Amino acid sequence: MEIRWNEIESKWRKRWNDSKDFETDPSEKEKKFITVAYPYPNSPQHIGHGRTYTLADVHARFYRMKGFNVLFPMAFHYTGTPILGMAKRVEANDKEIIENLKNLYGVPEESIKTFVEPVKIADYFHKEIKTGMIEMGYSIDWRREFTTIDPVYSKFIEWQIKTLKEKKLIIQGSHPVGWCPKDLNPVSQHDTLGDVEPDFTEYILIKFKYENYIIPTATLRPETIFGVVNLWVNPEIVYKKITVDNEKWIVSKECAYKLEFLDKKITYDGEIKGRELIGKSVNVPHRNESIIMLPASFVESGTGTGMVMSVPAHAPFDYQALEDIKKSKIEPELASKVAKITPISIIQTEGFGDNPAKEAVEKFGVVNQSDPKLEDATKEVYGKEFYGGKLKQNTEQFAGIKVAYAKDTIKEWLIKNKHADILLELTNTPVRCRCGAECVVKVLNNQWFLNYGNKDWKELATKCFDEMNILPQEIRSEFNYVIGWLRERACARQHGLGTKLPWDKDWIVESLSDSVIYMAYYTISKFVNDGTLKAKKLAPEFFDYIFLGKGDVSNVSTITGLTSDVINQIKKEFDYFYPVDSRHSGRDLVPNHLTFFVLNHVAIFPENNWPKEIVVNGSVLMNGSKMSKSMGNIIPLRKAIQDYGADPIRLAIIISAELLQDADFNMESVSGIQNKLESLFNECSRLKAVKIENLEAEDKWILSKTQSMISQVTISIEKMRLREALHDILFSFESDLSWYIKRVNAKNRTNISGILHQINSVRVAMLSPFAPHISEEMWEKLGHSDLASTSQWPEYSADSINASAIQSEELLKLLIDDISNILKVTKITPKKITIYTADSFKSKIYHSILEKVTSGETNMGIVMKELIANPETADVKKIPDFVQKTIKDILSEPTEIRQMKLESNEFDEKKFLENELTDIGKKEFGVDIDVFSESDDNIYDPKAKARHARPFKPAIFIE
RNA sequence: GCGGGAGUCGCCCAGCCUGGUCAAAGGCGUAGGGCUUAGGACCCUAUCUCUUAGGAGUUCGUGGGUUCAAAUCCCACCUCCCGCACCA
Repeated sequence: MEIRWNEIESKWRKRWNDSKDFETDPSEKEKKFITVAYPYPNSPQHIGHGRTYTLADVHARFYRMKGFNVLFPMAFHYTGTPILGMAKRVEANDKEIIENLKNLYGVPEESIKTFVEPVKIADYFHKEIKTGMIEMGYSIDWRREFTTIDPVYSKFIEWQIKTLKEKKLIIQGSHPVGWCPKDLNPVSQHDTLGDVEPDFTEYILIKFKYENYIIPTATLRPETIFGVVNLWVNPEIVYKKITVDNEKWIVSKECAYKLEFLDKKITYDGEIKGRELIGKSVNVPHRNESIIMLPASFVESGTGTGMVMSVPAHAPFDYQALEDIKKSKIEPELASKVAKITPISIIQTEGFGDNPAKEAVEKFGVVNQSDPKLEDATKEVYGKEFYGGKLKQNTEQFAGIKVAYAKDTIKEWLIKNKHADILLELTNTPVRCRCGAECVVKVLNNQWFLNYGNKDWKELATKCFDEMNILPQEIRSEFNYVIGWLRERACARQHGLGTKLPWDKDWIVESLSDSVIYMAYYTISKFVNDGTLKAKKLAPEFFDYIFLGKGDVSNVSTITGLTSDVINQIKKEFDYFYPVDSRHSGRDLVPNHLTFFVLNHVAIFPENNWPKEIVVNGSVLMNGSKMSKSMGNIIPLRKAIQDYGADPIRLAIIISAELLQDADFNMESVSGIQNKLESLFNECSRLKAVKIENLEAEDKWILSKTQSMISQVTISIEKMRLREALHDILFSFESDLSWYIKRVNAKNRTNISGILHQINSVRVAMLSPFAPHISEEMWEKLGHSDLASTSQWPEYSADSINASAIQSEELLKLLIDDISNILKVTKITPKKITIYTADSFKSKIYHSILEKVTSGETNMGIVMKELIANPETADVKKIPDFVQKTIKDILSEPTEIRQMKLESNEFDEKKFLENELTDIGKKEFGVDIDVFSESDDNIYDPKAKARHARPFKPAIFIE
């Protein structure tokens, strides 16, 4: 029967909704508080977003069935800048974004018109995403939903940020950002044309003295100051004379402009032509030597200061320019000065001689200073010298230091001695703001930071991480690493939606800082949504009392106008649900959100309310490649649900990869899942809860196998190894089941409906967290009157494992395999098959060997000696071959089976095979099978095969 | 550079944590068969090499090591992927 996924899904969603199954309030039961990072609503959800939420939902549903009172809430993160950029683009009638909204996201035209207002974008996608989550069957308590611009939430954030400030964890300082000089705003990727992230580097400005001016040159290699032999000036450039914080500088026009944004006072005093500087001398800082300024065409006014210091021994550009000038026609006086210039080698690098620049220029076959190959030559020299070079004797106190290490030391030293300054510059120019203006680097000197560099704070966070469960384990070291390098982080910005800093209303709390302890807010949002809590009178004292137990009710009651009862009810809600038992998120949030989540918790909350667990998952690929707008391979989640059904999508996402791996999603796997579910569904429709009586061997076996499955699946889910769990339920178990059916069919049994009903009830119950809708439908077909999602998780009972049933069934399977094997190799068509089981003496020895092997003794010689030493088994010396093979047999079995055999009593192979082999043997091979023990008197053994019999490995004779 | 992850039988991908069930699951592909008017879908069988008795040989990036035993543990190396911030 074809399944109508959407119909079934809405049927059960309505049922869950009507019975308010997922609305969770404090109760007597033990709680689990499971949360996922809330979405930023600037686009519809796609399959990729679905992964994290689906994993968390399975987690929540599993614990609900395990008997916990599970709270699984959701909210929407409106705070942030991307929607601002979008609104701007919509307002500017940007064709690209409007096309995308219309075609890719399916937003109706009327809605797009409203998108000039950022909140409208968030509102629209909020609704869209929420609907998708409902359609996916997520078991969310929607009564607690909120957005991060709700007034009460703002009060909450104000309290959070104020609390952090009081603990002196928020500091003020300066910080460089990408900046639009027209909008007077910081710019990030979302604010630029072409979505480029402004990328900048820090140049060191070396200050050369020229008369009463300073000529700064920009370099990334301050150590080369010891190797400077001249300066390069472009004769075509007209330079600016400017005053920079009371010093007189000569720099290019572009450089002067950049300096204006770098927290310096600039005034313009005049101009000077590059040409006029040629041949003049400057003084090298610290070295106090006089060097000459020479013309070079490779010097650009837009890079650095428009002046370059020349280190011809280590910089291919400088070396080549010097060669060029030697060949060109210049005044004789200048030429004689040029002739005297010799490169100064200051770095020793393995593989290079005294002039690495020269070597590289020659190696790459550079023609002149405008040759693009110079870039490659430079890269090679810089790379090798930086990581492999050491400073030579002529670098004074820095001699012997590795370049990579010396760089920062020398920079500090130069700046300290006022020989140098800093220039920040964009590296991926031009970066244009969406308003069209070209962006610059600006140093903000009144920026607010969360001081994540604070040692005590890091220590607390480390403690929390150490005590916390992190799934999967592999990711733990990454957290430790992040904690290690974390420094101050800007926690406020000047535009976007969000909460204003309570003490500095120019700033808005940055979106990665207002989303770190909001899980606590879920415990009070219920009271906001039912009208109990209003923003107006909510003071920090209220939050102090609810979250930290500080102050007293009557005082809070006076301040807020709420009754003590209400306040205490809210407090009870928080005390019951906190701490967070599990926090789910994608791995991209490890170096930021998840780490901040822990840092902020340990800063604000007492240890008993620190989070207990973090679960991290990888991303989703589409047919092996990254999902991206340009590839056109983004599948909107809601569309996928419509086309394939929520459950197949959920399963396809989960089955495609283990937690941390990237999940490769493809439509073939979805239809594979659909087929699988369909056949399981059809099977469930046929089965009735018939009374089970007189268990036969295979019944005991399959019921035991079912128990093992329960145990394995439960353990897997507890470790969030959902792929494994699902695979066990859906696929691995299938091979057991098909063996069972084979056995049953061979016997022509018709009385197994009850057993299959029992087994499939277990399977469906365990499937229910993964595929909640179709499981309910199957559950109903199986005749259960309750809901699968609120039923009890199947309980593993060791008692129901029948060890001898497992052993004997294994024996039977192996025997059938062996017979097939022989038939395959010999290509005989069998007329008669005879089986010989081992006699009791061999069983006794088998057991002794089993004991020895289990206790770790696998050496044939020693085992043999011990056996001979025991009079009961001394006769073994007649069949040494048997011992050898038995050890091998045992070693080729799983340890559980060995254990099982060791613990169980001997079982009568002959009797079992006589009963069970005949039917299946006849069915498989079409002939009768006789069974003897090798010690039987009336044995039929024309080819003397019987003596090869071993326990669990009967001898076979085929004619 | 720093940090993390990966390399498995034509392809994708499990197994590795906890060594022996491993010539190694599953899917795709391929070959044969069934079903069908045919195609598709579906089902069965085979798919490292050799083998006329249930066996043997060579495999899990490369090279070493530990062990009775290594895809699995340890060391070194090679290759590939990801993150490195004020952005959600």
